[in-house]
Amino acid sequence: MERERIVGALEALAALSELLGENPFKARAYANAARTLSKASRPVESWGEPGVLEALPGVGKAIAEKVREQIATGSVHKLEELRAKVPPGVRELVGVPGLGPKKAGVLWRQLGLQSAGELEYACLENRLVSLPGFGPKTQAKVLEGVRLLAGRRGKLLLPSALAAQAALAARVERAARGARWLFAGEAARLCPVVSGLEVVLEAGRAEEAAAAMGLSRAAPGLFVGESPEGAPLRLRAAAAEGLGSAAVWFASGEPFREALRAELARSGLAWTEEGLLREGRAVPAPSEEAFWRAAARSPIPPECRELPEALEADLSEVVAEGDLRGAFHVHTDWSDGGATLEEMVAAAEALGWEYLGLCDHSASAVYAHGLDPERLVAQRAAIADTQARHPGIALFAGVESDILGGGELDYSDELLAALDLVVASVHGRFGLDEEAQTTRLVRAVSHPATTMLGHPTGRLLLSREPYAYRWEEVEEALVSAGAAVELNANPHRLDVDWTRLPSLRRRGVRVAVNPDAHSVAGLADVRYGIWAARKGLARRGDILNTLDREAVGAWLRSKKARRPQSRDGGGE
DNA sequence: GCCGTTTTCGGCCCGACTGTTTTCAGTCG
Repeated sequence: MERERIVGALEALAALSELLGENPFKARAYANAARTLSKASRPVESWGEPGVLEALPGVGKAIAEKVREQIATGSVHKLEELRAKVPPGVRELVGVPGLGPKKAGVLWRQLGLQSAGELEYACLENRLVSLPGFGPKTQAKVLEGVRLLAGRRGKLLLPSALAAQAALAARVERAARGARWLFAGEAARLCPVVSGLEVVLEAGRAEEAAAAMGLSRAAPGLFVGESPEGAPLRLRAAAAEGLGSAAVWFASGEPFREALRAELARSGLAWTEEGLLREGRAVPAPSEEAFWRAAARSPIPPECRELPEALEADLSEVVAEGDLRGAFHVHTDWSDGGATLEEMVAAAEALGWEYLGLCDHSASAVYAHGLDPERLVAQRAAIADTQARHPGIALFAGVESDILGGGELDYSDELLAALDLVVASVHGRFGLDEEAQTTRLVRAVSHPATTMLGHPTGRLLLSREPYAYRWEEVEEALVSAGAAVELNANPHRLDVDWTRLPSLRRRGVRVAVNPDAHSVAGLADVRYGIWAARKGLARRGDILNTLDREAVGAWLRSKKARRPQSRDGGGE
């Protein structure tokens, strides 16, 4: 948390400096330092020691002092100074897709706009078109961006939602004064995006607790408000003897809930949000355990309560956190990672992993210091050296190859063939039409060197939509090529989406839960991927990195040895 | 604001794309 606060302060310094039109290189220096610190391997606790910060690239005397000031006092004087010059609403203008600090600054200074709401209105009044550097297309794009932003308001990514939920627990506990309560809603079932926090609380104390928390009554038994993080907050009152039933009801996805309701009805139990009834008489379910006993079922964990199939599935086969034996797709400071090869390998070993796939960016990803052919070869030698020092973990030398505009990979076939694995990913040309994008992805997946397709939709949760292409054709290509698909576990991505997992499973496409880590801490992101995989009821056998070291090595070799299919698209 | 066996000053990740211009600025990855 402390690291996030420090990085956030530097990012704010960068954004405000740019908005205020200060030296753009100064703003970039703040942004560079923020990126360095977000990925730095040294723990935040050591940052106070003399010289530690200054040793990091992009961090000099001035920024190091600001960071130490933030650690010591909780704020940075310079940042407060800049904040005082910019109205709070103006900062959200920079967050509008299509608006950068320059254009946002023009809108603020020339039109006096101070919020996204005012911006929307100005677009509707056609007031942007006459500004220098603006025109009808920019105005239309900005209007679209504002509406996109409005759709995101109050939504949280899972890590923020879980932090918010933890903070909420303390508030509810105080307000409940001994009454029992349980979490429900999307955060309880670990949804990638959470549009509200929810608790159910014993009805006898609900009114009082809601008042203590500053919530207002929206309907009988429902109190609403907003969390400090800006997410909607719902408190539901439930009869004490039905608290468990209500918690299961409100923490289940609708398709699952309907299927369970129908199943219970067949056995003579009427299940509603009010509780459980048999022949008109209440069946007590004060806890979730009691509910599942009454339902004559083993408990189904909240994150698995999405698909109706969860009712028939053997949940002991569904992949769980402890099942991962290793991971692919990890970055180092050879490209845009913050940790050295040695540090990443040691960290993976410390997690108990049996193997690690090293996949830095390829040459076309210039902004990420992608590896040109010479450096890729040099890195393979460095990986071999590291392997010699770490016999306890198998290292796979790979690359995250950009998928070029026409679906080509980024290196010669000879160079690609010499690698243990290739994650093929799109990092640009998002705007191709559906036809071209589909062809491009099918071609990349069909390349014999492609081991797996990285973050297949390209979405960034709450900030960028998936690019347009026909998924079915790409899935078909994955099947034909025997390639795997990534479930990118970065909580901003969680891509492929869990709703695709049942179909991938049916078609025998292996899924790799990949951290896409750019730092030592990023390795732990695999847990978000596992939670998403559990929503899609992926079994251990569906997930490539539940295989042990020997089996995964054999799988990678067999993929490499596979003859290209006799279909077009096998590369140049 | 950072950084340096080209430099303690004068550069600063680099290229594609887009919409605005009539040669380029802003944004994005």
